[in-house]
Amino acid sequence: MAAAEVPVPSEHFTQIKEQKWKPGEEEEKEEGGVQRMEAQEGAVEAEAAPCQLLDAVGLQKDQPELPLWVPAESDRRILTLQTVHLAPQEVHLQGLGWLSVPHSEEFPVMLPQEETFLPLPSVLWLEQEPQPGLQHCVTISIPEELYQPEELELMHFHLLQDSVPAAEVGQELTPNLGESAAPRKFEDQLSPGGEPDTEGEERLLFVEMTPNSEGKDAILLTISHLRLEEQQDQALPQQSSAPNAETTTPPRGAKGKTRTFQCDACPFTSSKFSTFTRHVKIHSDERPHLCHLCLKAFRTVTLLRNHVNTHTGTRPHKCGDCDMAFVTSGELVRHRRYKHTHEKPFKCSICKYASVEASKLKRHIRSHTGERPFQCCQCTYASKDTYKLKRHMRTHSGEKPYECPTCHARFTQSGTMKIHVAQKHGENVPKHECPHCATTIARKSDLRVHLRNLHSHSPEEIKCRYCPAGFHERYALIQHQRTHKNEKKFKCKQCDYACKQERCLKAHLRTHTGEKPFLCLDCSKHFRQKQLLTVHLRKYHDPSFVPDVHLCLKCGKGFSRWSNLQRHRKKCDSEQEKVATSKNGRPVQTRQATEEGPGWDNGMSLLTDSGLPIEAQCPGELALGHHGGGGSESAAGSENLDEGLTCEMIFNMMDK
DNA sequence: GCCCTCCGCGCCCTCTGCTGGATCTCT
DNA sequence: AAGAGATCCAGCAGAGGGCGCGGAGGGC
Repeated sequence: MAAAEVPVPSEHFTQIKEQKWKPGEEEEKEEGGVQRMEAQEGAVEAEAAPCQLLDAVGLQKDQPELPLWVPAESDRRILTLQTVHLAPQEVHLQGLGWLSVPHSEEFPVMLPQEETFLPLPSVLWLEQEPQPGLQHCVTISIPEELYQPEELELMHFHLLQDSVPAAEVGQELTPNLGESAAPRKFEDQLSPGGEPDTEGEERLLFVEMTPNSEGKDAILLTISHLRLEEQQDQALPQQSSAPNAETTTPPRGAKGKTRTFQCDACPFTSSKFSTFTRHVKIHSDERPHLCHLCLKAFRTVTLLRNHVNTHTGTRPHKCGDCDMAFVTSGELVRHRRYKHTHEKPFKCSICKYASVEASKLKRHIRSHTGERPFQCCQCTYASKDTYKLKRHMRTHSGEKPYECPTCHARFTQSGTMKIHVAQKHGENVPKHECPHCATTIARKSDLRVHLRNLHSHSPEEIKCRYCPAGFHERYALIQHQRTHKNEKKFKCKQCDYACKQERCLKAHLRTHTGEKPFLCLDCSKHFRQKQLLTVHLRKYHDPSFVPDVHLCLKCGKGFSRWSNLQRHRKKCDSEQEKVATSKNGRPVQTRQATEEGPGWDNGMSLLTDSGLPIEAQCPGELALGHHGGGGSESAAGSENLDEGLTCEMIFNMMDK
């Protein structure tokens, strides 16, 4: 970088701004072929008095050795200049204009690294001495990364002075360089003799001086193209010279043509000089209008005013149809489109989508193209817009910014919390009713799952488990299968046994196979059913077990089973209905027999038919009698069951 | 120089829908 | 007790609406 190569002459310079530009950042900073080079602070710190504005900038226009720089199309640059001070005794002035400063330790020169001496326009000397013993000059920092040596050899600046702000075409350019407070401009032709370097085109050099924050004069040099077009009634701006500089020749062939000002940094063109110069500013960092509240700087007063309104809450543009008000009229127009007129000028060419804003259409188009420009740095997820990526990043950070005000549960998304609040803490929570059945489901999305699982049409017929019926909808199948609920739908193929539960059939089938997979480890007795083993363990191997006894209140005889007691009662006292029983030794009222069954207690009432407690019998020889109250299935199954109990009876007992 | 309008970017929000784990119910 | 299925629930992403705000250019 050229500026960095300048041997810092120390105290004689106020400041030379280094270029911030880095090769790796070129593409980032380049927009429309423009490379901005920002001044960097602190290259050389000022020691002298505050820099004065240029009083004159002169340049010898026709030095034969002056190189002519013909920038390529992509070589549009903005150069940053800075006035510097030199003690006059250190420099042998060679008059105004380009000064070929010999490379020495004492003088600032800018040489390419190839050590080839180039008469670079590195220093522009000012004619007047602002202070005795102090000479002003302008250094031009041209980094060699941007300008190849061969290009530099062709460089030629033909500097003119133009102090007329926003000079209109044809206006007399009057030098006025004495004031330092306001920014000043210099318009210059670059081509030697003011001739267009290419047909119908001239290069313009704009130099703008603005006091920077340190009170020093930052000068922005902009090289632009001027395109000449035929126009008869438009006069050319007359070239005027700097106070002490030679007058340049007006561009040949310019007379009678209208000028279209074309920005070299972007495709912008304008026939109006003031518009053009205003445009040129967008390529600079000039922001003279400071917000007094936040010190943010703006290019224009209007922008500043709008900004200040955001501080003060001033919203001058009020909607006539609602209470909304906005800082700018544009916001109001947009608001009205969204809320009132529903005008949507931006229409998707692929679908019927239309939007109020172009950016929304652009975002929408991504849903067609699948473009996902916003890549997560921690996973493969990529988003179509920045907000989704930001929201996605919470899945990595674990952040849950939304808190339920009632139970303080936290959520990653506001919508999730909203549903939570509505359904957990809300009143009259709306339920979603299935249109095909009576089911109501809290969430719509779950209703959709319900519809998909139960009410979607299946192309293949789903067969009933119990009969040949078939259905194309699962819900109909389930409803149908429920009609089989009280049927003994599980039938043994080897006998007449039938039961309601499949597991009962499985247990029953062991009576055919003889399989007894459940072993008592204490007495090595095998059982066909796990439940029977459990009962066995409780009765014979649990010392704390006390069996229930069904007592005949008439004679006091005890029975282990309800059915035996019933049989006994008929014999004992046909007229007496009351039967007492004792549970765990305490006399209790036995349950009344019903049509469905005898009303078993949780524990089995285990007494032998003789009335002896089961403890009196040998384990493994327990002969449980037929239980007559278990329904008709027991009649078929009892003869095959272990110890005479139906498996359903046992399951029921265990379940209790 | 200022106003007006348009534009673009960013941010936040809502609605929507899918997914999978947890829980409940039924068998 | 256990499995299967239904429902509940939170997480997460897609899509789009609405607004804030600064920038840029035309017109006066």
